[in-house]
Amino acid sequence: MQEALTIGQLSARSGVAQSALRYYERLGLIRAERTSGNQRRYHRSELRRVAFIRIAQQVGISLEEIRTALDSLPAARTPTAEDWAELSTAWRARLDEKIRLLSRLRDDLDACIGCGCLSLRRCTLYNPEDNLGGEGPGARLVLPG
Amino acid sequence: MQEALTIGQLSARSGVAQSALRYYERLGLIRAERTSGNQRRYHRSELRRVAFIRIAQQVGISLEEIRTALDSLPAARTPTAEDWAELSTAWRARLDEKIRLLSRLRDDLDACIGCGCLSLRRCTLYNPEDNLGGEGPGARLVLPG
DNA sequence: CCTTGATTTGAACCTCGCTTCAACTTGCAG
DNA sequence: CTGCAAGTTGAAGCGAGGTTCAAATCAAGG
Repeated sequence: MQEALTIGQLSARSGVAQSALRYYERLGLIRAERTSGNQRRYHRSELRRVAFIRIAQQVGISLEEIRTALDSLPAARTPTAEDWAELSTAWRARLDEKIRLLSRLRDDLDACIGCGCLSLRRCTLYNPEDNLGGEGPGARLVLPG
Repeated sequence: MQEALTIGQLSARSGVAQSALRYYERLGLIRAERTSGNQRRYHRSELRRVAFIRIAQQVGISLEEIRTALDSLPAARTPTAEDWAELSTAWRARLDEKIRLLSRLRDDLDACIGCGCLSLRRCTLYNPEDNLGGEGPGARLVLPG
């Protein structure tokens, strides 16, 4: 079993187009060695990075945010334990929030079976019956940063 | 309490730019009445739609998919109970899948505290140690459609 | 009526996340 | 060594999801 993957192999295994892999490299999301003839050779661990990228993307996280996270993870120089904890904690909060949003969306949709519309009293997606709207500029939808 | 909202009011309350609201209307995601002078007037229920749109967007669902869902929900003509069930069930599966992906991402990140990188044996984001790669074109990352 | 702020339109422009293309080079099998 | 698939680059193009702009009209208070 050879150590390094060509771009074609990485593409085949990850299901990500070669053009996308080159794009990720330009953005600093993945890395590659070069052969004497300037062709890319990927370490197998890049497979994991690519999988991570795609999964994060699927749930609405931008490449820039993903890059920031990946930058910190397999650091060039040994990071402190606090570094890890800090990064992971930050992401954890964001992921928890997204999970919460998704669950709410799912449950509200479920509640709508049998009622038929989003304006049902039970539907709590926003501000049911707009009853916070009585004063000032009105109730606001506050989505997490 | 007045019945209809101007675009400025809907924007202020939803936190969504007026230009985005007009864009959503062009895509058929929300609807507005018009005054005699051609200005938009929104029913309060549109607040709920906008909130739904933003939440769904946050978790990586495209406007086209959201439109499809919203199209079916508050239908012009009374939909059957089976219609609702079908739609909600379809979304439920997709939402469940996204929740699963997010949880995996979160848990894998958590596991990496104390280890420090994505190539740890414990990290199961993709195909640990690439041990499915021995035959044929190799293991593939299969993300849900 | 006048003024001022809110709203209207279409067209142009923007960022993100890629794909496509052209022209050229590498790597490997025979 | 030949031949051909696979890989290289930069530049251009594309679709999604909007924003910005200009020039005009509308709505509401004084």
